[in-house]
Amino acid sequence: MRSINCSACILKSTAVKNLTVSELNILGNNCAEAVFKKGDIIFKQNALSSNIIYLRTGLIKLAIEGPQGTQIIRLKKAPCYLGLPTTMGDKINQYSAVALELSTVCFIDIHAFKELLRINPDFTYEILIRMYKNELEQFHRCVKLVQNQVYGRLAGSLLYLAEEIYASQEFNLPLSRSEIGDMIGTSRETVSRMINSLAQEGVISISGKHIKILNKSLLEKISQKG
Amino acid sequence: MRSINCSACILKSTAVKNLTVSELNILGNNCAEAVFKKGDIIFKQNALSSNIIYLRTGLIKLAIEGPQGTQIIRLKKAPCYLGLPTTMGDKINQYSAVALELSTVCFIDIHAFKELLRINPDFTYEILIRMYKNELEQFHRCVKLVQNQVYGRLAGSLLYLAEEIYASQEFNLPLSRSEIGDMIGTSRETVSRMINSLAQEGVISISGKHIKILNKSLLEKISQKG
DNA sequence: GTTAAAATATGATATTCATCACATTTTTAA
DNA sequence: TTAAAAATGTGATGAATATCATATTTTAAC
Repeated sequence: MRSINCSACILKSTAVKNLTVSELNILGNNCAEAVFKKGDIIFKQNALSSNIIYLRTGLIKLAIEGPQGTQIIRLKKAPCYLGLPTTMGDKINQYSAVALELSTVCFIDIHAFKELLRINPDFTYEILIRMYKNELEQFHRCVKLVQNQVYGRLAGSLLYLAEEIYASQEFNLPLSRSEIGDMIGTSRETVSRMINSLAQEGVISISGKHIKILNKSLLEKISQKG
Repeated sequence: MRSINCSACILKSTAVKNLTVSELNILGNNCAEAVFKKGDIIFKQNALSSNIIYLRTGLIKLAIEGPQGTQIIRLKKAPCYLGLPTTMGDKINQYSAVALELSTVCFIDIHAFKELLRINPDFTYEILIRMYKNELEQFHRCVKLVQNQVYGRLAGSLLYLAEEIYASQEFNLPLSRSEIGDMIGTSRETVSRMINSLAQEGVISISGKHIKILNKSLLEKISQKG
């Protein structure tokens, strides 16, 4: 594995900011960087893995093959770790990661990562806190998926993109209608219909992948009411 | 907080087994044990919390108030930690825990717990691994809930109870029809109908809360096919 | 043991949404 | 630039399941 200079990296994770110079050297000596274009598979479900994966720049989707096809379990935006759960608890990837835009990824050797966990409690604590927050977010996502109807789920996912991913009321959808369906558990036809329905109600305007939220409070109401 | 003797505890968590005698004393000096009867609330969503909660014996449900009423996000069987995600990342409980049978719980002061995380890497690593596994399990649960139809979800939850909770083909349901509905995202009427439907098909036999799985492989097929 | 309350069962009806079929538009590749 | 492939839009239909209504059974309280 090629050595890279993590000390000089200006896109360190919150956890890595706790590392000393020598610890950063351990990291840099066991780390490789790679760039992925939109659509590229970063790692694949059921493949063996021996790396922790850090998303340095970009946006990706995590997807699981379920009983009825693909389910997009979540989007992840840099900076964050992608492969923690898959590589630590289990050697086999339990899901796939696919780039939704040009993304930079660091592959960290799992033994080096474990060594850092062993020697730096602050680093470890940050990782733990991040995991806790993920678990909570996942609980809430799941509740919304199970309890809301499709119209509300769609509204919720558009709000999520606007708020969490793009921090803007206007953006280009990083997903096809079919992928949005895979994310909220419905068919591509229903996504089409409901996106156009939202546009007709004047809640959003849509043109191809370009979307603009016109009435955020109403969209929030739809997202909550179902 | 009363001091208890964690060294002598025969129901230690995998993580706690890594602690030294002096570390166990830190734990014991910052730990209180309590017993909860069936139906008792162990902690409540939106309440402030300053404890890590270890389920020593018993069975509980974790529930979130969603937009359309209560959602049971998961059952947890001793031995395990209940309060990790709620108390670490966030001071306010994001969900409630309710005893489904007589349960013993240890309340661990969060500062003592953090101190153990700081001083014992093996302890911390076990906690991390447990978190990773939880996240994966949660992903899979969520995919099944979103993709399967109610009949399959019900079959899945009955299998889960038989395999993971009771390790037996025959047991008493710890949940009412209505609670099962809250767990799989459907109405109590539909649960009633489908439980009886499974019984008519000869897949299970049911009498009140007492359930016996008669045709496990068919139940698994239903659980997978939806 | 009796009564009230809660849980469960079950039919009828309405709604949501998947699926199929096919048209149209957009993107990709040669 | 053109052809092929992929993505999207939209109507018709049917299946799954929520909801409402009401009866029955079980459990809890006094």
